[in-house]
Amino acid sequence: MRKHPRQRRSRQLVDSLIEATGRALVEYGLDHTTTVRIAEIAGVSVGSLYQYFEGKEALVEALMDKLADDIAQGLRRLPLADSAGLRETVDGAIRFGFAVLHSRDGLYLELVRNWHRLPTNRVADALQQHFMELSRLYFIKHYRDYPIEDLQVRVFIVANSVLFTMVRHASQNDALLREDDIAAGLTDMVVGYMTH
Amino acid sequence: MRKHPRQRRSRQLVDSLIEATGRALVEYGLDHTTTVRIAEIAGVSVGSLYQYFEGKEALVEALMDKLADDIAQGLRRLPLADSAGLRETVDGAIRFGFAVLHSRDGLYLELVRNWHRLPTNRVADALQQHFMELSRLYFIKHYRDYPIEDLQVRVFIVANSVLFTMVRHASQNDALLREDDIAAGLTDMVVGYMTH
DNA sequence: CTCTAATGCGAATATGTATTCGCATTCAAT
DNA sequence: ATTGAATGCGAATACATATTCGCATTAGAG
Repeated sequence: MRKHPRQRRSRQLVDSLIEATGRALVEYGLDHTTTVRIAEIAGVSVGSLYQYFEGKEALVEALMDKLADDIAQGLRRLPLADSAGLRETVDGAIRFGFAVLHSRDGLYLELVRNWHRLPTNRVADALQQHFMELSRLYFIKHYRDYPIEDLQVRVFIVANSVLFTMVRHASQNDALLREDDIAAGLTDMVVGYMTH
Repeated sequence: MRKHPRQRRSRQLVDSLIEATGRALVEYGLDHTTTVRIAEIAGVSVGSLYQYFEGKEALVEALMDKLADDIAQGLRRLPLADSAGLRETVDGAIRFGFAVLHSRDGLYLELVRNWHRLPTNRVADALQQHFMELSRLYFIKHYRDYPIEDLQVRVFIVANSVLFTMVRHASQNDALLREDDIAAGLTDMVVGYMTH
């Protein structure tokens, strides 16, 4: 951030800009989201925007930092692998994933679609780590000496498979394939792969 | 296409523009690929470019049509599910997939990354259909009355899981996870899911 | 209340990209 | 060889977006 907001009004302004960034992304898509539009939506002058942010990229980064917290919080509320069975855990995680993708008017959808040109590493690593830890605990409890290096590969495959299959499905309007069926299929696939 | 090339030189020009589009995508990425740059790379004036193409989008579409043919041809050469076992077939397809993603200096990688703002439907449908037909034949041969609606869900899940896991892996430089391991893991996951 | 640093503003400017158009050149039919 | 259509050119123009800067306003410390 270029300059730190000191007074209350400027902190409010910074918040409203980040909020507006999310709305712009939903309304115009990443490509047609501009600093001017963000400022407009926030009801703020562009000049003020540049007082606190380098540009669009910085705003999106700030937004993603906030969202990362939301996600982390949501993850912590999911059923753990030892309280429920593995299948219930996976099922819960996938339903949570779909819910997130549909929340915020598709904001998350737009962000994941554009993952490769956004600072997604922090979020992706956090997710990866969360599921890694989850799996590690589960397998230590159930199989004692599960090969750990292999687990990294499995978590990578599962996380990306689930996430992008969900995004692809949520991105196409035609409802030939029902979301519930996709969710169930993904659960089957993941549970099968993680236990055999 | 705005106008059809009639003489030999103009057909050559159109080809070189499409060729140049691929090179621009590799060198600059979709975002920084411009009509002017494409013309430059092709060694052609921008004016000539606009004689035959509406703009960048049309060029990319023309490029993808060409590539779709290449892919289709490659797919036909893959081992079929009845000549080899299912595992060999899947393994072959995944290796083919990785090979494609690494070919052409990463052109395909860039295209898949930007799937959501490119005319990918035609290609995606073709792929989907190919694997659908492949699976259908396989299961009719082996299980006679396999539920067909369910198969659509499975093919959708498998195709997207494999493709995007490959792309994600190929997109990150750090070689913590080896490609062979990813390929093997994907094969395990897919074979398990398709047969249970 | 006073005063200064902080904040807010938005027209003006800079930059990058798309797209056109009048003129020059080349092709190929006759 | 002649000629009209096709092709090729790229400076000029239009447009979208980023970014700045001098001036006006306000917060809040004293």
